[in-house]
Amino acid sequence: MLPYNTNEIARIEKKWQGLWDERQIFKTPEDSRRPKFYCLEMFPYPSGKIHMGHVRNYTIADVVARFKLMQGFNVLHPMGYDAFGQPAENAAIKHKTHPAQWTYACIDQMRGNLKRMGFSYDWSRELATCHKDYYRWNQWIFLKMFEKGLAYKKSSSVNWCPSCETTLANEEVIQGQCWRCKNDVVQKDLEQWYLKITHYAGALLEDLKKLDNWPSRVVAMQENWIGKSYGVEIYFKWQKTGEILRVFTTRPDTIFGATYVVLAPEHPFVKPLVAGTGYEQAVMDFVAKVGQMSKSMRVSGDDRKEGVFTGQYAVNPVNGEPIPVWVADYVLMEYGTGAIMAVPTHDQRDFLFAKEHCLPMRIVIQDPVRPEMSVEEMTEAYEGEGRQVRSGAFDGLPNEEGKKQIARWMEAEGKGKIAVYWRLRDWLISRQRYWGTPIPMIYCPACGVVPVPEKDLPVELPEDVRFTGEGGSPLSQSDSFVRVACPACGKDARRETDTMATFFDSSWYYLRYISPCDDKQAFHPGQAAYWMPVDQYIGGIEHAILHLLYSRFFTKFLKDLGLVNVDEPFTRLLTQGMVLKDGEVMSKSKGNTVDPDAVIAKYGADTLRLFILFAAPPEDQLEWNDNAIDGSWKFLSRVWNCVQQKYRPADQAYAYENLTGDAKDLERERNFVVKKVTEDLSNGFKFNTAISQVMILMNRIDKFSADGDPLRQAVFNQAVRTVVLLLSPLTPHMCEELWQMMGNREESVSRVPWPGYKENALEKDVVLMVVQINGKLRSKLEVPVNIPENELRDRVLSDENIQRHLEGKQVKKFIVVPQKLVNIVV
RNA sequence: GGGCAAGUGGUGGAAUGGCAUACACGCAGGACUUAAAAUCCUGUGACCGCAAGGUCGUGUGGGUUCGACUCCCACCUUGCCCACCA
Repeated sequence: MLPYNTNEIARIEKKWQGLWDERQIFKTPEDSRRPKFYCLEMFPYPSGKIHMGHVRNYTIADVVARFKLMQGFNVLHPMGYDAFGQPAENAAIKHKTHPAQWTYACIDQMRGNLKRMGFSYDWSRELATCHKDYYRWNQWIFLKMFEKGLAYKKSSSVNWCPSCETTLANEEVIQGQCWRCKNDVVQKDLEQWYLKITHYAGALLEDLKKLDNWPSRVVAMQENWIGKSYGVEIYFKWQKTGEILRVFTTRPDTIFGATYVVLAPEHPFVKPLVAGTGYEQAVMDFVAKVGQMSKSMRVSGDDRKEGVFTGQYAVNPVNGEPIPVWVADYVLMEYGTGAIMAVPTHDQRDFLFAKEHCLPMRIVIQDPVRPEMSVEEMTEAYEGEGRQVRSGAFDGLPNEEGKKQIARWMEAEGKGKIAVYWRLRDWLISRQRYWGTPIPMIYCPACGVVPVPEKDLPVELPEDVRFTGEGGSPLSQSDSFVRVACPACGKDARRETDTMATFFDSSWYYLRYISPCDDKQAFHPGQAAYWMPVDQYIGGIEHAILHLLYSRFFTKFLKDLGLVNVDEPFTRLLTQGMVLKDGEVMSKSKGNTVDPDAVIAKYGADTLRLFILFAAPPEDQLEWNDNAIDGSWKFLSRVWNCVQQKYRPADQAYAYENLTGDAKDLERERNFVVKKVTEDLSNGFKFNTAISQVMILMNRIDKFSADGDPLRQAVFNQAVRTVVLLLSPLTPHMCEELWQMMGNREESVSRVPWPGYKENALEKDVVLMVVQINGKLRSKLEVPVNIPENELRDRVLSDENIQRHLEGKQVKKFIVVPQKLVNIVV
């Protein structure tokens, strides 16, 4: 007999990984009449070895894919690499090599790691975003966006890392510092390429309602991110010139309490407003000071708000009152109109600022709990509901009603206009780095900005580039790249040297898997119509906003082009939890990582897969435990040994009804477990409870002996076969080997249909009834399933324990829950 | 400040209105062994009791119900995400 030990495991896993490749078991047919199932996991950045987070993510997805395959679906389960990005370039600088070389070496290593885990990918669809056959379609999509006015160039204040010499996305700035080099990030005015994601803000928000199979918190995060605010744009007038200053507020009900106005330091009105006045020096000094601050420093937690008076006044359109105009750091140019009306009594930020600078306050919403409260008594702004006071004709209205009426009145009187503002900003995609998709644009002194014609795609990354980490983007230093003839006039022109943010690449890769070799188009619309949307998407919560929002944006854009026919790319989303060790997230910097390779070397991929699925529900955090993984291995050993020792050919047919005793119990348990495991895998992927069910069945099998009886052996065999089939999506290598050992002829256990169960084989003859008195457990009785109620009552009341507890008491109620429980109320 | 999630044995976790702690880890005892490992068996929420059995017990306090880990209200704690968004 072969033991389930390190050597044997290695032999089996290698053997089946080889056979799966050789027989192309997981190659997805081009077309099929079967229902489709697109199972996708977030593709990795190829940094080298896979880590436990990858293992967990991809194991979960693999079980789903294999389960659906056995259920008869035509499954698409691809894998690729999100291969552009800064780490490759930094590695190139450090090791004096080329980013491509480093990246492809990492990909090779990663692919090897993934194969060792036994994942059921269709490897013929593998893709890497850094390959020109992929990124040319990035360029094509970009050109389409440019054509539709959705890709545009604008000058704006951006995050800039002086050390990495590139712009950064907001999410790459951690507490004012560059995520990679930890140097302070500064704001810089630059002309950059943007994608007009805000064009789809409404649809992106509205269609969140369709995503009822997404985790609610991801939906909530996207909602917050898109941030739709209803309010009023109010027209204040400069007292001096009569010019209009637009101010946005969501609280028009507080307009009568506005006691000053604040402009963002970057507001274009600031400079002309103070020019030549006695306030110019102080105001411009303040503007300069704020300009020096990094964005995250400026919004950092504390309540201190700084600002200066401009010496100017603006007129409140509702009461003609001139109120002072300030410039302060707590007002941001990027949101609203970059100017606010300040109502210190009903906005905490304004309250703090007003206290600090001794500005006037006026209560206009009465706190129903403290109606007499005066401005002097206020210790914080009152932001709750109440009735309008000191609000002219609107006095006495509940403020929610006041909001509506004041807004309508202002619009009618031309004092403002009802407006919607979004938090969502357009997406800055320019990066001043080499290792990304070149933005396919040309600057001609005569013709201006000219797109590269489609026929000239791809704009390839030049090879003749040195990586020194100095002097800006390597692309701008490549003469052969930069110098180009203008496609319009043919004269000397210059290429755009910025590359695209890598989130562009990952915003549509799920479509490229559908026809990965197509060299005529980004993807085949007909095949996309079959495969889209992705039925199950699995990945980390860290992508809840960025990648998942960008992908939704791209899908909507591609639908508008008529290339896809779905509004949303991902029907179901599962965000798997983190892998922890000693209560902390595994990370290299903390030094608490566990290398999947080392675990595979000792226990094999099957044990690792089983443990990671068993230790916690997929959405929850998973605490790594070196002892517990031993338990997973022991369980697989038991299954392995059981087949080898006790499985004997026996083909006798039988029916559940005709079985007796423990054989009948085993067959019933088998049917029950099939039902439960199928449900657990279908509804919410409860792998942990599915596994515990198989363990229960296995415990029963271990206690059962065929005693040389062919019928009993047949029942036993059926139970063992069921265990192997139910486990096969989870621990595929061992199950393939056992399936073969048991004499089955299929070329792979993954081609065997998922086991079914019979309802009648779940029925019991007797049930255990729990007997409670006043809700407290007092006794248990075994009774026939269909016992009449009066007979049950007699049996219960004659029970010794029950009689003792009922002594001297009156039975008021007798509640029966069929086949479960009796509760006697006394 | 806002949003979301979660609080159950020594540990990971199970139970979504009906036996709280399934399944597993750990621990203890036993069998096998010269011994150990492996394997197998038994036990394992707390307290009282020789036992039968009883009392308490799912973050805290209330409520609904014949019956609450589960539903409702309030609070506490932890985790994650967002945040001068006007």
